[in-house]
This record gives sequence, C-alpha cells and structure tokens, in this order.
Amino acid sequence: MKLYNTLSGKKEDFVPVMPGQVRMYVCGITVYDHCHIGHARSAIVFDIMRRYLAYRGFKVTFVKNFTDIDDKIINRAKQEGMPWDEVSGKYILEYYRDMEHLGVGKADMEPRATEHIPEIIGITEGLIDKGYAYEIGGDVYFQVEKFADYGKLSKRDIDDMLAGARVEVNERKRNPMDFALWKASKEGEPAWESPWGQGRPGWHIECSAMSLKHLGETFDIHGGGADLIFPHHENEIAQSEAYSGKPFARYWVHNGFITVDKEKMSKSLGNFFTIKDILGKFDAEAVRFFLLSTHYRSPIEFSDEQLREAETSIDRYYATVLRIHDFIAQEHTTEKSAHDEKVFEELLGRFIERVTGAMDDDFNTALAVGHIFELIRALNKYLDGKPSGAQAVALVQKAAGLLKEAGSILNIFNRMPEDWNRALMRFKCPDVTEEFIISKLQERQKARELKDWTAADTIRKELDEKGVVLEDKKEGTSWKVKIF
RNA sequence: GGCGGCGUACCCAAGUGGCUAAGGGAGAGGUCUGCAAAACCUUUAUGCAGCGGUUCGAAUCCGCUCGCCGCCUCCA
Repeated sequence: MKLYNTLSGKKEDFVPVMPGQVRMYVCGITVYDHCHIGHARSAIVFDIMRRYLAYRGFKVTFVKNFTDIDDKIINRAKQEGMPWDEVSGKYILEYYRDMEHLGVGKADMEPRATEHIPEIIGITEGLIDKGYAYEIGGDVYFQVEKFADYGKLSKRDIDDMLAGARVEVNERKRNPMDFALWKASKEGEPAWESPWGQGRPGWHIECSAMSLKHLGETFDIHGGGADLIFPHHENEIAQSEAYSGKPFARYWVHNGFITVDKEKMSKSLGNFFTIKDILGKFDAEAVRFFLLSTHYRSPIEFSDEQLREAETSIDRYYATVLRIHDFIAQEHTTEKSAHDEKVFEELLGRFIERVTGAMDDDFNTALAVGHIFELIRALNKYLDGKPSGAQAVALVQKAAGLLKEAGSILNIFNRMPEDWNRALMRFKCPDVTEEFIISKLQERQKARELKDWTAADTIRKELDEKGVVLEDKKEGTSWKVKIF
C-alpha cells in the first residue's frame, strides 16, 4: 500500500511499526458548535481508511478524540449562560447523532481531553524537567527553539514565521512562537489542580497525552484536516518527540478542504452548511458518495448540484441492482450465452484487483468508484444481450457479489434498491404515498389493456409531475423517484 | 512577504514517463418501446492553462509566465 505522508511530501510504502497491526489517531472536533460538512469529510475519509485497512487484514486500533475544554467552549458557555461541561456534553451528543446519520462508525476509543488531566500534567512536568518547557505565572510554555526539528511537518522555519508576524503578542513568552502546554485559569473558569496552580491544558498537549496513553510513543498514522498541520500537528510532534525522545507518528495524513465558491468553508467566513441541514435535503449515501468521488487530499467544491449528481449516479447503480434481481428471478428454461460473455467474464476476473489496486494507491476512492461504474455498464450490456440459463445466472450472481464487496469497502451501495427509492421519496416527493402510486398504476394498467393510450399517458404525466417516473416492462410497470 | 498546492472536454473527476487520456453528469443522434423511461451504441479533449527544455517518448520530470486556492491566528 502507498500512503501520502505530509511529513515527506511524498507517497510512501505503508509499513506499520508492528506487522499486521495499524494504530491510528485522528484529531476529532472541539465540541462547541454544530458540525459542518467539512467535519463530515474528515470523519468519512478516515472512516473509509480505517475500514479499508481492516479489509486488508490489518488489526486496526483507531482513536479519535474530543477536545472538550478550550477557549471556544468557555466562551460559548458564557454566551449561552450554561456550564462549560454542559456545552461540551451537548455537542458531543450532537456529533454522535450526526455521525450515526452519516453512517460513520465509532472509533475504537473516543477519549476526551478532560479525562486525561493527570497524563497531561505528567508530560508537562517531564518537558520542564528536560528543559523544553518553562513556567511563568502559572502558565507553562513549550520553548520552540529547543526542539531542533520544529517546522518539519509544515515545512517552515521559526525565523520565517516570525517575519510573518501574525502571532499573538504575549509578553510572558520568551519567543512569540512558544505555545502553551498549561494555562493558568482565571476566576470562574474551569480549572484543575496542578503543580503550577489552578489551570487547564493548552490545546495541543491533549492529543500527545491521549495518543501516548492509548497507542504508545510511536504509532502508525496520525490524521486530521489539512488546517491542523500548523500549528496543531507541528506542536504535537515537538512536545511528543521532545518528551519521549522517539519518533511520534510515522505517517501524517491530511484531508483537503471543502470549498464554497472556491473558498474554504469555515465558521469565520460563514459559508458553511451543517451536517444536519444537508441531511435534511439529501440522503447520507449521496453525501458519502459525493465526498468519495474526489480524492481525499483534493479540495472539493460543495453545491446542491454536486449532491444531485451524486444521487443520479447512485440511482444508476441501484437501477442495475434491480435489474440483476429481476434477471435472477426470471425462469431460465433455455441456456443461451450472450456474445460478449468472454469480455464480461474477463472484466469480472480483474475487478476486485482493480478496486483494491486503487485503494492501495493512497486510498484512491474516486478511481475505485470509476471501476464500479465500468462494471455496471458492462453488466448492463451483458444483460442487454439477453442471456439465459444457469451459467448466465451464475455469472450475473458473481457480478452482484463483486459489486457488493466493492460497495462494502467504500461503505456505499450497501442497501436494497427499494430502500434507496424509499429514501429518495422522503426528499423528492414526500407528499406521495406508495398506496397512491400503486392505485394509479392499477388504473393505468386497465387503460393499457384497453389500449387507451391517452388515459395511460395522462396518468403517467400526472405521476411525473409529482416526481414519480414509470417504466413499462414486459413483466409489468415499475416506478421510481425522479431526480431533479 | 514566506511556504505549499492546484489548473485535464460544457460541468464534476481519475490518470504523475510509454497501449485508443478512466468514470459520472449534461447535450446531440440512434437501437429498443404503443408512447415513454431505463439500458445499450455513436458522438463532445490528436489534446491535458501558456511558452520553452530534458527524453527515443511527457498531461505526467525541469524552468519561466499567467490564473486560482490554502497555510503562516481559531479552524476538519
């Protein structure tokens, strides 16, 4: 497997520290507000990586944290007039709800910063002892100049950053780039007892403490959004490696941003869409498909139109699955092979290899999706050739199995076509009931038997206007939700 | 200003040295159909922002130019 490593700036062969085992840590969210689609991308991308590594036979230990104490949470608590831990608790619950709706699995461990205060204090003390950190007036800062490799992840050096001069002014720091490991708390703020008085952890130290505790000094993959590269992950490396004297994470993996009108989606620009809002308009599978149809490191432009295209693609997939079911259910009295059977069979033989090949190459989900649709077309073409008999059924069943396997890797295409159709109904034609459609269908069937085409077409048109499309086949008329 | 990335058809998007540049959407034409829909076929990039260079050979490597974006402050 190849994996792009931000640290080296290259795709590298993936070799875990312990053969057959992968330990990965992904920075989760700070729980002070609703999650937007950008958070969903990160969650979905790393969920897929984790699933795929497991599919590849690795024993995966996946840790994703919650930052449940920080300035933003404290500010939000003040604004809303509620205790800080009620804020964090509320948004943790909301996060779980969003992830469940999105179809993102839970991590093996989901630790919280406030559950690791003793570990955080321990590391901070260790860093002071080793001369990497200093205490001033109840604050403890990491001294960036003491760590020779500082900047190795984000590819910048301390002097350049100082020239940029957008760092906060803080008289107490020896160097403006120094960052807080521990912050003295003000009156009324959440606080824990420490050797430096009442205080709370800085932002970066929690991830060092939690990854060290749950995964050890050196582990395999550390992930998060690209905006965490600096300063968060840079600082994590500095404090972790200074503390343990060992390499921290081996592969640094970062997902790209979601943009709106070419601009990064962010809270400050106000151009964000919450997961909840989007799931009120689109099915979670469409959201997942949309996000996986672009490589995880590329920026991806968000729009309703893109989601609609995702729906159309998914619909094409399920329409083919339905066709498979119909074909298998048919009576196969004669043996007849379609003329392009060989080509089809050959494609089936290479299919999983091609999908895993794409995923092995830095999780190229977009290419894997492309392979799936190649198979879809080949399958439709094969069925157009009107094959029949046990051998044809076996071949189609094989194709169905392969599609299912590929879908399970990507965590898409994993339900029944009827369920997909029903899900679409909720969004596209919520006022139409299945009973209504079926009664209209029966009415139309009578008209068709009488060859009253005008009446039949009127009913078709009526249903079409309500968002339902009819398909007349030999076995009868079926219907599906129109995507618009 | 420093660092990094991107620019592939009408739109989205894969492809990072070598068969006819995946796949999806949209458009046009066709097969099928009572008519449709779905499906399939044909069609839309002799060219991958532009200009040079390296190479037997480049969308892919190097240089320059233009355009867009990100990070350098909290941010998935």
